This record gives sequence, structure tokens and C-alpha cells, in this order.
Amino acid sequence: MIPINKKELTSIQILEAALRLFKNYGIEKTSLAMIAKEVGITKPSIYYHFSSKEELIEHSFNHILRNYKFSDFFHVNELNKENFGEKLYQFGLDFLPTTEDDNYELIKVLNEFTLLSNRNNNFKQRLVSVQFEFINGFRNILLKGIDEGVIKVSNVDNYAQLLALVIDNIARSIMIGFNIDYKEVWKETVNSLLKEEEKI
Amino acid sequence: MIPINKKELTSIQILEAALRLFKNYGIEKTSLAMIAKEVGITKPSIYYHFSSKEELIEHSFNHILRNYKFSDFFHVNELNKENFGEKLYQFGLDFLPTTEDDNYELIKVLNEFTLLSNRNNNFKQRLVSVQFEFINGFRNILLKGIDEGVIKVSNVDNYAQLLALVIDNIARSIMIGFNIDYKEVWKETVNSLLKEEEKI
Amino acid sequence: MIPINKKELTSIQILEAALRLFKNYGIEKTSLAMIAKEVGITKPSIYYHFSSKEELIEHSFNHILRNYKFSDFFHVNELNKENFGEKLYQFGLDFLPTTEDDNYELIKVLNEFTLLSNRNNNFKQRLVSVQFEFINGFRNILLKGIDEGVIKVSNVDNYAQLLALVIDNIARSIMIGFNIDYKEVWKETVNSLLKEEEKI
Amino acid sequence: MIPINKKELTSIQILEAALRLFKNYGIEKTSLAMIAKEVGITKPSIYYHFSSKEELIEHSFNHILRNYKFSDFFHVNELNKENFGEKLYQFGLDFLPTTEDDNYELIKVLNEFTLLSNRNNNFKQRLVSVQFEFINGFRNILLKGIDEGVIKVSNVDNYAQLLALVIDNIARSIMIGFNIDYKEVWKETVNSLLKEEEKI
DNA sequence: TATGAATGAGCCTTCATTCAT
DNA sequence: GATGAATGAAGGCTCATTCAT
Repeated sequence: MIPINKKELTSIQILEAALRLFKNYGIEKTSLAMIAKEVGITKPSIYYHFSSKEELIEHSFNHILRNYKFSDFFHVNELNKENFGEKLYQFGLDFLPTTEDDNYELIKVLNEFTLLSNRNNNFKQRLVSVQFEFINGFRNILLKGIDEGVIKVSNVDNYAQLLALVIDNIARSIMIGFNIDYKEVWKETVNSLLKEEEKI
Repeated sequence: MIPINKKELTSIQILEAALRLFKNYGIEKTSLAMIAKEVGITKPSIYYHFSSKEELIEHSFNHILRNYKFSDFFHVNELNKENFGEKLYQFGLDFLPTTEDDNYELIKVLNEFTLLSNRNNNFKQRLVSVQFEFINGFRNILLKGIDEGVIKVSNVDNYAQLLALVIDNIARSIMIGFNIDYKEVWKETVNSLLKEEEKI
Repeated sequence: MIPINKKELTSIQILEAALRLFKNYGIEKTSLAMIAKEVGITKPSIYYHFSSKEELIEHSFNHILRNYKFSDFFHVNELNKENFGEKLYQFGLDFLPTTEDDNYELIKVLNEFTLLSNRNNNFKQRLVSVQFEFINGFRNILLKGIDEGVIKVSNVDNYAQLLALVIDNIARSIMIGFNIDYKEVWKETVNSLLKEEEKI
Repeated sequence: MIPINKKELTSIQILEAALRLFKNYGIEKTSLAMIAKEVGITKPSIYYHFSSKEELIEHSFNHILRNYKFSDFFHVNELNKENFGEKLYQFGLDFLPTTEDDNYELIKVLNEFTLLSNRNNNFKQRLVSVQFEFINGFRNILLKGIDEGVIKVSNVDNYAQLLALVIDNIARSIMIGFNIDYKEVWKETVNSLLKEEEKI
């Protein structure tokens, strides 16, 4: 257990209250007053922990990115010749958010930050690097699949990008409420790179 | 030429100023004062044309949706056995925004509305129906491809959704600045549904 | 029948719409926009008839004062030795507003003007002269009563003032919703000036 | 001495500035900007003390009602057989406002609230209960007078209402500037309930 | 470590009013 | 006789931020 002092504790409470509110009301519509109330402290107290709203937003952003790692969902080393399609499909389902789970909350607030990134290069770069991590992760998975001889993709890079795009956009679509049969779409996507006899 | 009176003219100027500012600063951060200044009128004048900021936002939304039709980009009836893959690929490229073109502006502001839709069911429904229009459009294209015997998809519905997702997310990725080789990704996607001998 | 032209007609419509709204929303909270809407014309049209909101208020005030005459309710010449107490009592009841009658509307809006008169000497003077008309009216009634030998007041002036006060305040109390038994109070007041054997 | 902290101090300053302005300009025409200027603070500071203009108005109302108690002016227990008429007359004079005294200010602003009560049931009820307190107070005074055998009223309840009406309306008339000889009217009223030999 | 008290800038909105047509 | 289009001034209110304590 990492020992934690009072200051750090309050900081984290502020961060998490902020994220909770960002998710529900949007970042711009969440005021420091709302955050303070949620935590149970006063507005100026926030300034003891974060020098401005902007800094708080940035820390919140870091806070969630820490819990948004490709390798937490897609475990390359668990894949093998026998389970490749099945497992990849399953990893995707685990990643895709359900209305109640934590990942749902996480992606919902990530969505808010994505918008903000339009006007903030700092955020944009961080999101780009997350995206790169996903593309790279899928690239490794594809290479494994090729090694195992179960997939048939012509261009690994393009396919890695395609997978990243699809999984990301399915998540977004669920978020926004598009009523697509996302499990089937993901299965179709996985299948599209498997050899005929490996399809799931 | 459609004759247009002064009120309509100013209304459109307001609408377009609003959209320009929404695109650059976000909807919530764009104030009526900014819009008024951009048009060159005073703040209360806006109220002569729109009864509230909310109504103005809604009209802006309608204004852009009018120019965001699947059939403006993807012309099913131009497709045939000979050009199917090539044309579909080309339609996609035309749809995908380039930093300078009008479609870029349009998608960028549409992105702002997407965020807003998280907290506004009216907008959400409209965006869902746009999404549905795209899925349905791709469905018709796929059926044509099947008719012509050039594609090999197992499940038309899933593939239509997949295409809609991919094209939408490529657009978004360009917007956000993800540095992917989107032409190649789109080509890969189109190819993934063509029969071997038809690939482009 | 007095012939009336279109301008006068609209003027009166504006006046009456204004009074209706003043009664319900108060003078200050009634805007020209509301009045225009009530009449079915546009806001600037009001300026064709009245040079400012203030002038409109003033005309409205005159308009109601024209219908608020002591002699319309208290008919001195109908009083005689036999019916004096009874009739005076009855006149009061006729004057006192009931929730549904026209007098109620009239007094309610008069109430609004009374407040305004705190800050407008023009109005104040007019209300004072109405009050004087009432006091003077009651004075004449009392003199008649003395002539007929049915009342016993020591000082006519004081009693006239007292009657004016009581009848005015009963009206106000009804307006405001004070739950007093106003008929009995008025009867008591009338009785207090009658000789013992004349009491009603 | 009651110790008072800074918040309470400013709150009271705001309250009293508000009442001063309400009295002179009316409640609706008094803006928060005016109040802030009068106190010497900024507009948003008011919101630290009162959550809205409405709440400020309500607190102002409570503030004045606290100083408007029947028993502060009419001391029943000081009345006895010998001084009854004289004292009751005197209490009334003390209650009736003179242009310069505090009671004048108080009743003037109370008048503004009366108007507001037309459209606010909360205020209406409070004013009604004040009125009831006065009627009840006079009732007790009358009962005392009967006990002492100095008055001759037939119906105590009606007379109590009459007294409340008269004293209230004299106050209002002074306020509005009606030029009546209010001392005489009040004396007449008091006399009208005394037995012949007790008259003042 | 946090709060009490306050502030400047800015928000959306409403108002009475104007004036060319 | 009335309207269309616009405006300056002002309304109540919220915001991120400050700073002495």
C-alpha cells in the first residue's frame, strides 16, 4: 500500500468528483462550485490543490488516461493458433462499454476530452499517442496472427489502423446511442482478417 | 435566383457566423456577443431573428444537416460491374475531408454538435437518423454490388454498418489530427468486401 | 352613438389591453410587447397612439378614473328619512367589489396605480382628488341625514372622512384577500352614526 | 452587545440598503446594481449573502415584519378604567407615522410589499397574519374595556375589525399624502366606542 | 490546509425606443 | 396607420479567481 497524505487524498477526491461531473454535464458546463460541492469542500480550496481550472482539467485527463491502456484489455500473449479469432473477438467485447460498467464511464468522459482537444494541442497530442498505442497494439496482435498462420491480411499497418478505427468508433457509437448491432460488427471485422477455415 | 428579404438575409448571416464560431471555439464557449460582433450587428438584434440561444443552435444544426446527405457523396446509380470498387473508393475519398475544403468545415462543426447531443435528446435523435441514412445508403450500395456479382459479403447489414463506422471514424480521425494513412485504410476496407479478382 | 374612427378604436383597444395586463401582472411588469401581443398589433404601433409607455400609463389611469365616480354608487337623492340607514348600507354593498364583478377589476387595477402614485406626483394629486370627492360625497350624505334627523354625529367632517376611510379600506382588504366579514363591518359603521332607534 | 461577524454585518447592510431603495423606487424598480452601489460593494457580492433577488426581497420583508408588532404600540396591560379612552387614543397616535419617524419609513416600504403580495401568495399570507394579529390585539383591548365597563360595543369582533381597518387606512392615507385630519378621525373612532360619560 | 468574503468579466435576456418604409 | 429591423441600456445571474486569515 502506498501511504497517502491528506493533501493527496483531497486532490484525488477533487479529481474524481470532477470526472464524474464532466461525464454528466460536460467539461465546460461543470463549474468549480459544482466540483467543490460534490467533494464537500469550498471553492477556493480547490486552488490549494490545482492552480486553475485548466490545470484541474489536465490532471483529470491524465488521471483517466492512466486507466486506459490497450494492454489492459487486449492481452497479446494469451493468443495462440487455437484461440486466436475467438479470443480477439472476446477482448473486443470486454473493451466495448456496457451501460453499467466502469469502462463506460471512462469512455464517456474521454469523449468530452476529445472535443476539448479540438482547441488544445496538448490534449490532441496525448490522444494521438493513445491512438498510436492502440494501432501499435493491434499491429502486434496481427503479427502474432501471421506468425501463427491464422490470418491473411495483405498490409499489416493498414489493418492495424482499421481495427483501431473500428473498435474506437463502435465504442463511440454505443456512447452516443447509435443502435447498431456492435457485437456482430466486431465479429465481422475480426472474421474479415481470418482465413476462411478459422472464421468464428 | 431565389429572392430573399432582409430578415432572411440577416438570419442566414447570423447562422453562418454562429457555425463559423462554433467550429473554432465550441458551441458553449461561443457567446451571442461574439456572434453579433462577427455579423456586425448588436446582441439584441439576434433576438429579432431567433428567440433564444438554444433556438439559434438548433437552427444552425438544421442548417448544416441540410448539406450533409449521403446521396450527395455516394451516387449509387453511377456504380456498375466495371467500376464498382474504383468508384466506391473514389466516393469515399470525395467524402473524406481535406483541411481546406467545405466538407472539412462541415464535419468539424458537426463534431461539436455530437458532443452536445450527449445532453440533448433532440440532437441525439437527429444524429442517429443521419447515421441511419448512411447505413442504409451503404446497404443499397452493397445490394447493388451483390446484384452485379462483384462483392462477397456474408451479411449485408453488418457490412453496411461497418462501412458507415469506418468512413465516419476516418472523418473524425482526420478532424482530430490522427495521422493515419486514411486513403489506404479506406482502400483496404473497400477491398475487404470485393471478390479477389475485383480488388483495386 | 359617437362615431369613432379607426385610430381612436385602436387607441381604446390598447388602453383596455393595458389595463387588463396591469391588473394581472402589475404596471411595471407589463411590457409594451405584452400589450401589443394582447391587442394583436406590433410593438412600434403603440407609439403611433401614445408617445411613450408613461403616456400610455397616464391615459390608462384617466380611462379608469372616468368610471370611478362616487355618485355612480352613492345616490344621495334617493335617501330619505325612512330608508336612510338601509339605503346607505346597500349603496356600500353595491360599491364593495365581488370577485366576479366589474368593480373588482376596476379597484384591482386602481390599486396598482396607488402604488405608482408614491413616486408620481401627478398620479398622487389625482388620487387625492378622488378621495376628496368621496369624502365630500359622504359629507353631503351626512348632511342629508342630519336634515332628516336620523343621525347623531358630532362632527360631520370627521365622520365623512371616517366613512371614506372605512369603505376604501374594506375594498382594499377584499382585494388583498383579508378574510374579514366586511358586510358586518360596514353595517356596524353605518349603525355607529345612526340614532339608537334608527339602527338597522 | 450581540457580537456580529462580518457576513452578518454585510447582510444587514444589504438588507437595509434594499429597504431604503424599495421605499423610494419600489421593489421592482430597485436593481441589484443599485443596492450594491448603495452598500458600496459589487453586484455579485450580494449573491454571497442572498441566493437571488427574490430571496433578498423575502429577507427584507421578514426584516421589517420583525419590527411591526401590535404589542409594540398598543400595550393592553397599561389600560385601566381611568385612562382607557385617553391611552387608546395615545397608542394610536404613537402608531400613526409622522413624516420623519421610523414608523413612517416602515409603513412606506410595507406598502410596497402589499402591492407585491397581489402576485405572491407567500407574502399575502404573511400580511394576512399581521392583519389578524392587529384584529386580535384590538379584540383583547375591547374585552378589557368591557371588563372595566367603559365601552359599549355590541359586537366585539366587528369592532375589532373596524379599529384595525381604520388605523391601517389612516396610516396608508398619511403615506399616500391624503390630507385628512387623521388625529380627529382616530379620536372620533375611539369615542364612537366609549360610553357617553367616558368620551375624550 | 482550507475558508470567508469579495470581485471583474461576462453570460443570456428583456426593455422601451427609433426610424425608414 | 402600422410594421420591419434594429439598438442602447440595463436586468438578474454565474464564473473563475483572489487574498487575508
